[in-house]
Amino acid sequence: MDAADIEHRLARLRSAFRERGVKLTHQRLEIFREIASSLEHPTADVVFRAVKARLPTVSLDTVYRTLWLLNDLGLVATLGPRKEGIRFDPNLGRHHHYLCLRCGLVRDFEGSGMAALRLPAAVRGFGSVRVVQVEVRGLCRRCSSAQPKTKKARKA
Amino acid sequence: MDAADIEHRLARLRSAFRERGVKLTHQRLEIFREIASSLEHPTADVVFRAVKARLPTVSLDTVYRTLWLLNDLGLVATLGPRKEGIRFDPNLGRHHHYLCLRCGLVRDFEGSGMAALRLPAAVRGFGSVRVVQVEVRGLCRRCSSAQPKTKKARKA
DNA sequence: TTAGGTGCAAATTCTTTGCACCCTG
DNA sequence: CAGGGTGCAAAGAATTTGCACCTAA
Repeated sequence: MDAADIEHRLARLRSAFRERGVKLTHQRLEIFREIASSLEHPTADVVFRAVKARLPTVSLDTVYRTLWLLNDLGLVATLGPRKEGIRFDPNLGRHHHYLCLRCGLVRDFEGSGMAALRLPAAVRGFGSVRVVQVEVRGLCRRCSSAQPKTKKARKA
Repeated sequence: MDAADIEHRLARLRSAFRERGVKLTHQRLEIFREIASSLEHPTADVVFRAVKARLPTVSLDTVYRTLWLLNDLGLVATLGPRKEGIRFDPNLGRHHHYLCLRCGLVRDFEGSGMAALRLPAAVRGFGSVRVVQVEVRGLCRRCSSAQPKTKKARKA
């Protein structure tokens, strides 16, 4: 994630905020900066800790409120199975997800030809289309080897 | 969802259970039957209520345990943004999802040409591939019209 | 018979909310 | 300066767990 890219995202943030008339506070800026520069898909808690390092007084609930606000504004998206907390994803780039059915691991990958997907007309009837992603599910390497008899395979 | 299809799913269930050496209890059977015959993507609570009608003594925690067990066995998958409770999806059929970024609405759609997606080699490195789905995100009709200033757009 | 499964209720964990003060626009 | 935004602490949900009894294999 290079700096110019982040700047670009921040610019989008500013205009989206102005457009919708919401205030651009120090906290919101830092929270967005944090998630926008992340290659991961952090949970609210992870974002909270990271932001707290730079802005010691932020509270977890502000992080939640901001994350949902960004979601409503279409600047980030929520991701996949939750397992342990909702994950937030800085929208943008054309990337896709690989998810482990068992442990919830998430990996991104880029797809070249996949961008050209032709969606059925029915989809337009549901609403607007902002993002099209491919989701691949399976068992990750770790989970493939370990074959628990019955119990706890999740928390891992 | 026709009866033959459900029978087919139940057959898969039995063999998967036998294979892994887990017991096929009355509760598990009913829980699976419930979700397998659903066209929706019910939350644990919805499944619980439906099953309870036929099996008055089941407990919510058994539903959770069973759902996760089925998930680990690869018989169902967890779905999309959680918003209000994890949703479970009876894997099988080639269907895809439309998700509303704001309210979490989920709609299925079938894709013809999409089955032929060519996945990048990198994906195989993550683990096995069991399901490939397309996820389309946008704002559903309802959310497109209502444009809340700042507050609550989610709970809707 | 016997390990795994279930129900119950309590415990956790994640997320949201009410309120008084603060800061952006 | 005004109204949205924030932090704090407490409330609310959703999900999980310990334990003693029950049942499929």
